[in-house]
Amino acid sequence: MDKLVSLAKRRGFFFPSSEIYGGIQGVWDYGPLGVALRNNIKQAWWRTMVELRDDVVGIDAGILMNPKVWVASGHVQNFTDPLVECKKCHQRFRADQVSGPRHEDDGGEFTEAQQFNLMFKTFAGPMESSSTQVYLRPETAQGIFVNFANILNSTRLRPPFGIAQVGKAFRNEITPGNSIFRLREFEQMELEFFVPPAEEMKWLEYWKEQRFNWYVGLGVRKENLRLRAHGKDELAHYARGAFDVEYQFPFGWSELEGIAARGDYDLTAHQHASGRDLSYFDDIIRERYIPHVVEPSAGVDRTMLTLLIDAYREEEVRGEPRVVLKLHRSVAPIQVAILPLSRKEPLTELAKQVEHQLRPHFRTEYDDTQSIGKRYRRQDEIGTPFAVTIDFESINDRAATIRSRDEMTQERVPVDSLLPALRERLV
RNA sequence: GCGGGAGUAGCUCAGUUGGUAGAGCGCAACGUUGCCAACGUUGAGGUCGCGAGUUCGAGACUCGUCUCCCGCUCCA
Repeated sequence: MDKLVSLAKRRGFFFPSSEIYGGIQGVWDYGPLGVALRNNIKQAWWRTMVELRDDVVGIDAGILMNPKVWVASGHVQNFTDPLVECKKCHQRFRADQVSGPRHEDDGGEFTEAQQFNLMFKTFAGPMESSSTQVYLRPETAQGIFVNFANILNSTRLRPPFGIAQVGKAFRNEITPGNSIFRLREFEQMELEFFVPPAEEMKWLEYWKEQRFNWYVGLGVRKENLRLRAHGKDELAHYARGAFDVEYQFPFGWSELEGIAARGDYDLTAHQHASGRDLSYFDDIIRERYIPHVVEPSAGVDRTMLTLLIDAYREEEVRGEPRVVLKLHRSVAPIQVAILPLSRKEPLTELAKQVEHQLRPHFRTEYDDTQSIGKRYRRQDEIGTPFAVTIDFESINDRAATIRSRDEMTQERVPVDSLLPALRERLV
């Protein structure tokens, strides 16, 4: 983990936020390679969840919402944890889960319960008063629920169908940490899938498999992933079933994504609070119902951390160690590095032509500094799957070498065939 | 928030009983080399996390504070 965080900073994946002022807890800034990786992750998610499906559409709701949303959703009330602390052993407990004022094991006393509200507050408008107070959204899901009727009315979608959203959310976590694992500002990729009540469990099964396989498809090793069913005591009171996709992080198995069957809890709550009818008349079964919801909720930052950790290897090449990120070709920040063997003029000219030719089609980088071996190491370290090397022969035979990070092979390809050859390897 | 550990160059670290900051790697330029972290020369880069205090003098000592890591708790 330390090695990865160090590499992330050294190569520009992520940095502590506002670091020159000492940073701020629970917020990280993403550098050139980091933002590329994140964009690729979000794009991969959007492609799978929205573009390749005819039953899901996307939205992009505001981070600020009418505060009544958070009253109706239960966040104002339930996102507040009354915590007490044992004065003797300094452990913390939820006040509502502790029976008496004494800590059974060591006879210690508890402190007074303190309120921990996990929602960030700010003010909409210049006046700071209770009437102008608003919240930064602690999840993106509510932006979908409050737009349910709008989507129903503006599209021809009918249950089962889904609404997807990618966006920032904010939680005043008690303890952020593990680099970008638990953040106060983070980005979610959420789908709310609305189904007829009788189909809820069927779709829960469907989505948990689909989501697990998504990570496998991004190259995450299967043995480091698992699906864990929530026990009855873990389930939120409205939830009818839930699974976590978990990853084996260096600090233990932890949640990467939650897939929950939320019943009609959210739409019913908003129907009551807003007075708007959020039910749907199903012409096929001739019944009116409030759709039930299955929600796969993933984190961009956690996916990024997972991909980096899972891709990190220390290998040996001809007796020398190399650090290599075996990032999947679809998300690698750089897909093809173009490397002239020398900085001599005829070589660089051809290399620049090649780069110019490839750049519109792939994420490329041109590098002619220092030795070729060092440049291979450099690209290995940031996860670049392919390098195109232009050598002295290239001037005469107009061919270049494609070097593969994973197979450590070199293949001679005519310059004019580089595009289809790389396309074959990258798509 | 509580308990424990830590913070010196971009990274990894050294810095003696308090005496005015160094190394390796990396980065840049030039030369040499030319397929897996080559070599030489030169160079850039440090508010020693921040703020007070003690002292003739603080990177070292004291206090406060911020951030990071581990645990409690929470979750995407």
